[in-house]
Amino acid sequence: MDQSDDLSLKERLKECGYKFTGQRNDVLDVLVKYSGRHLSTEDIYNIIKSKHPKIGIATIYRTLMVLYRLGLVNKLDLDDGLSRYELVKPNEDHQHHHLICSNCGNIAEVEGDLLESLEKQIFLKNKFLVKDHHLKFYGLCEKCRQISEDK
Amino acid sequence: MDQSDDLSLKERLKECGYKFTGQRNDVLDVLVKYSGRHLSTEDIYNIIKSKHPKIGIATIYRTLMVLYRLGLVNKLDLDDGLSRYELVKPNEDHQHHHLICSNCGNIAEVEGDLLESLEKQIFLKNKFLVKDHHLKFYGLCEKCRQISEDK
DNA sequence: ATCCGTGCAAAGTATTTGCAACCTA
DNA sequence: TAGGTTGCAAATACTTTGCACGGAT
Repeated sequence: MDQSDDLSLKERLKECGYKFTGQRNDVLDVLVKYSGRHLSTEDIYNIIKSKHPKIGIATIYRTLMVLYRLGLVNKLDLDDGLSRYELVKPNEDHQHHHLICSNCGNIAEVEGDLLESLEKQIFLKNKFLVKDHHLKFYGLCEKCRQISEDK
Repeated sequence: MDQSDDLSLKERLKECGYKFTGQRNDVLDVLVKYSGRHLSTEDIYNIIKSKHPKIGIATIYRTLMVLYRLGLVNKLDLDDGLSRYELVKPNEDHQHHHLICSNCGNIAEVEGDLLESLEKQIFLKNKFLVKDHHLKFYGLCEKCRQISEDK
């Protein structure tokens, strides 16, 4: 990991009255290293455990909660019974959307908001002020679509 | 409950090799009676239990899974650790969207798809064929917005 | 030195499963 | 009658919590 991440984590933690610890650093490291992936708590636990066998999974849960509160990670819920996490990209105001392949389980990302006009409509029609949204698309990725067409 | 529902449930079950039972009927009854609400498994269990104290919660879980497989109910995941269910409306091809108030927890529904052009874009850009989507909006409902503005 | 953070085990919560008795077709 | 369905309890799976020890500031 590079020092700027290190420093910003330390600072962000301090700002909010949290302490900087090796374990918190390790969790962020893993998320940086595997960015683009969507790791579950246990994935992260196992990766760190291979280097630091003494770490407990409760620490991972607690750390991810801290990082989430600091706005450093997003939580992704695929309705498969466990939570997955990913780094928040710099300058990301709204969460991006996810393309989940029903066949192979791969998760891709779509940039862009694309929901602004929809949210305006909702405000006018439903009097509901949208602050955030979660949008997941289920379907077939290119690879799986080709395979299913070949049959 | 009216007889047409009764008959269609019986038929739908038979079509797929399931048997028609009082318990399955009860679960659908509750969903019809409370349509517009988004009940958790335990909510449904408690409602039925007040009339039929012998019913077990495992039956509710199993029945909801059957109704889901038959396409009679939607599953709604609010990331609060439990699943909620609602009747599928007749002629509903895509699930509607949900407006979830972060303050009072109320869940409203938005009709309409409104994502077709977005899904076309995704197909062209990402080569991902969308089959379904889940869209949740978080924000403030009219009531809670007025209260927070008054402060 | 203070107090937060950690590891461990136990507890909690939602859901699933094994099984004998039961009921539908 | 045959085989799916039910209620019960035990088992699972993921997550949270209590507590004494350890580490950061």
